[in-house]
Amino acid sequence: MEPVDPIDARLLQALGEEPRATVVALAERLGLARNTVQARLTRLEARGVLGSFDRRIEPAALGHPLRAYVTTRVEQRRLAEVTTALARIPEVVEVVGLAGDDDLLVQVVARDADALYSIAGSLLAVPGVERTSTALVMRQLVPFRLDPLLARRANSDDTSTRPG
Amino acid sequence: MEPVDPIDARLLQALGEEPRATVVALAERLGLARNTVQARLTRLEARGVLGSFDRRIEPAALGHPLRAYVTTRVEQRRLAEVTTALARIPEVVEVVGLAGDDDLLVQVVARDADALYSIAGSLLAVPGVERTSTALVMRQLVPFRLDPLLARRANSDDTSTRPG
DNA sequence: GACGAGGTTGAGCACTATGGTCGCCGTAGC
DNA sequence: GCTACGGCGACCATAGTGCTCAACCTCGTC
Repeated sequence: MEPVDPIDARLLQALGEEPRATVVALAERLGLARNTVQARLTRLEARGVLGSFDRRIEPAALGHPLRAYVTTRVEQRRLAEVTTALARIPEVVEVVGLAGDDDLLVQVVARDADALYSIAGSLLAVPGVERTSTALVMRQLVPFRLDPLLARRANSDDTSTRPG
Repeated sequence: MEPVDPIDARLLQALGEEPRATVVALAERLGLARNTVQARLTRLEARGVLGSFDRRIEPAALGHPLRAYVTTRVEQRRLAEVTTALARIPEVVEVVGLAGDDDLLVQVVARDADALYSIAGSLLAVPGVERTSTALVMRQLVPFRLDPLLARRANSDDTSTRPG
């Protein structure tokens, strides 16, 4: 994916501070023409820079305040099959494939400890899953954020990938 | 956090399908009065149901296509100090405290493998950090999603927490 | 140096949405 | 029976939208 340029970064920063800001408000704030902001927003969406809206929703607000990471080892050749089965479990909110000892990292949410226990059971019951290890999230110490990276990109002078 | 009611869930579902939908469009779609939708949206934001806008931004679009989970063990009594230090590293996008052998799970993003390597070094260099283990995310098999839970809540008949 | 592609700009257009307030009404709880 | 709350529909003035246009400017290419 092509990285965004500094102007887009500033746009995203502004949106971060005021997600419901209107296009004209953003244009004023950034010192750009309304037209430009509108065009750039459209392009950002089209390029897939913005992920699904779901990512902004707090699972706790859906009655699932518990969050856990389940590291999972699977029979390698049944990986696709396992992925499909995991996707069918509503409480599984994300699955990523890892490099290393564990094959999958499964992020799950649950209503309470009891529910979490049975979800962990559901994971183990999936054919192809060999071993799981559940790590409960007790506290979010640094909430998800991208502003430091946004700020860096907004302040870079050119449009190419610069610092580390 | 108080869970949302089925109407709010349907509202969030609709937003998920069309994040930039106007209030009137949402009202039409849900068969509600515009006034109601507006009031509910305001309440949703006020209640903190919606997290930061950053969560929708794809780190790859910021020039950081690599993502890794770093499990970290720290000197327990220096936890706060360590958290602060980690928060100062731009590539650290989230830190959660875990129950179990590992104390922290640190989500980092990086420009390339080289950058990732030096970020891992930065983590280890934080005073109080005893041991780290980096797991590179190779593929997102199930992208983050909440729609199954939203759908369940949207279809439940009452406003209290129901099924598991 | 001329060329075209692509992005930015300001203007203008008809249409629509916004945020605010109002009174009315049904439901749930006391 | 009363109150609190949420939904409703209506109204208003203001503001934003999505769109098109022609005029730039700055690249990189030929």
